[in-house]
Amino acid sequence: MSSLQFYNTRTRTTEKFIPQHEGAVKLYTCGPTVYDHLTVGNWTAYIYWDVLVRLLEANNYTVHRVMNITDVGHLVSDADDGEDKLEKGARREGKTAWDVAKFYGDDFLRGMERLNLKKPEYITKATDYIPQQLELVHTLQQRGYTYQIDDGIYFDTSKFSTYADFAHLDVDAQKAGARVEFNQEKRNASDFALWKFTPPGETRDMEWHTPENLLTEPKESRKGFPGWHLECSAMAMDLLGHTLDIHTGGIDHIPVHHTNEIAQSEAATGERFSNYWLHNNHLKVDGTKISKSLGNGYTLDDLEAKGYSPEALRMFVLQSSYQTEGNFTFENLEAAKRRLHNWRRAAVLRHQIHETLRPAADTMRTPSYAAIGALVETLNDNMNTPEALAHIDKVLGNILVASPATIDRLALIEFIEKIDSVLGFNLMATTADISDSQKQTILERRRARDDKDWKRSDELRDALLADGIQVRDNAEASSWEYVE
RNA sequence: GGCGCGUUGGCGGAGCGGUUACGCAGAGGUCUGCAAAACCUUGUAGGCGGGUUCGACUCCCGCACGUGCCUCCA
Repeated sequence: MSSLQFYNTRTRTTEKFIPQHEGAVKLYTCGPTVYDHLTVGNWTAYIYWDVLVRLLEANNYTVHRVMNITDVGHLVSDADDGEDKLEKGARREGKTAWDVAKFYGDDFLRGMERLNLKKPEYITKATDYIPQQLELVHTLQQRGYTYQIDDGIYFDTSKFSTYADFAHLDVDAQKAGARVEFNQEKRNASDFALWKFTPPGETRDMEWHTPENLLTEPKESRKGFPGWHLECSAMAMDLLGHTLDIHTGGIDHIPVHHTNEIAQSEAATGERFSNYWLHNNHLKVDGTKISKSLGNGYTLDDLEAKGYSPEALRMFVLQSSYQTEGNFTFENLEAAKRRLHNWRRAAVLRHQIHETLRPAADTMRTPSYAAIGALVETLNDNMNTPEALAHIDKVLGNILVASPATIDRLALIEFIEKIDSVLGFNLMATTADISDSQKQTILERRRARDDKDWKRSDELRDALLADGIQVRDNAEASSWEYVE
């Protein structure tokens, strides 16, 4: 089997994948901030990383995966200014931040199930890891990377000499061209908050006691909350150790969030935070970016209301590479839906061809062992899902036009199961066999046709159609498929 | 201003220095009691200008345009 390789953002090259420990992978995926419904843009990322997990498992790795749920501390600005998204969402809905986090967190988990996303070994909430985050701040303080100013405890990026390397940042030039004024108390524009203090006179829904040993000027005891970047490092290292094999996330996080994760993690441990970094590109909608203000952030419910299943969205997403900037339109989603329908037409043939003994020679099998194996081979090249889909099109296309006698039913099932396990399309479950009585109806209709009783034949066809089953005829036989 | 990405046929979207990507849509045809579907055939794409090469969509340089992040957002 050809070996697995990925484009690694850290080295900006495509590299053979070698985990630290043979047979196991430590994987961290940046999860959502749960202050609103997720959009197709968010889901796109999780669909790709779901295929990544499936691909690793197909290569016989055990995947130890952490995905966080950000339920505190993500401010509306990456510059550590502005409101906490959760608190803002709470005000919008007249609830507490805790209620908002619970509601949209649960909504996210339901969405994962709808999309058939494999559940990570650990799904962690930032608010459950406050002690670990404070401990990390303490370690960084001990090592001399922190300083305290009026509104919080900050990481001094000038103390971390390789800060700019990951994103190829030009820190000085950024400072000169910054469009937004930064907190003048900060020592460097790129410094970021590890722990923010609740503003004087305010009470947040989510706030914690700041340990006295973290305060350099211990006056009154202060409440506070973690900076957004801190949680990922704290949870990843707490559950998976100092060094991850793979860290995934959106391309937008390279310059700030991931750069800061690396800085605070490596400053604390002196070890590399992650060997491989994989980044998904963003999805555009109708050629422009997704933004709440444009109202083009479609949710799963929006798609279902228009008749598009989660599997159709998955097909749409996987039609382009995870590194490609995709363009979501309903026209394209419709194309994906039809492609999926063709696969399902092939999948239901397994119920309609006769059991045959599996031939001994590979050349007699349709699909062949080689065709089944090629699926994972294709994906192993930097998770090339478009190529994998093209391969499936060819194999299933041949099945659709093959004479039933030449199809190896067990091989077909094996192929469909392989598609399901690696790409998560749920083909087996969505193309279950029809009932005995429905089969009986098809036989009756066949007899009516042989008698040229067209009226009876059409009645039975309509009856089947009412069950969502479309029959079609040729000279010798009738076959069925599901109506989409 | 900084960092980054892209420009492929109607739409989406890959690989590849010389051979059909693939899907959807379109056109023509076959089959058919009807309907639907299916099946067959079909399109000869690669921003512009240079360069390297026997040969470039595929490598290099320049230009144009578009676009993303640095503010919501994966």
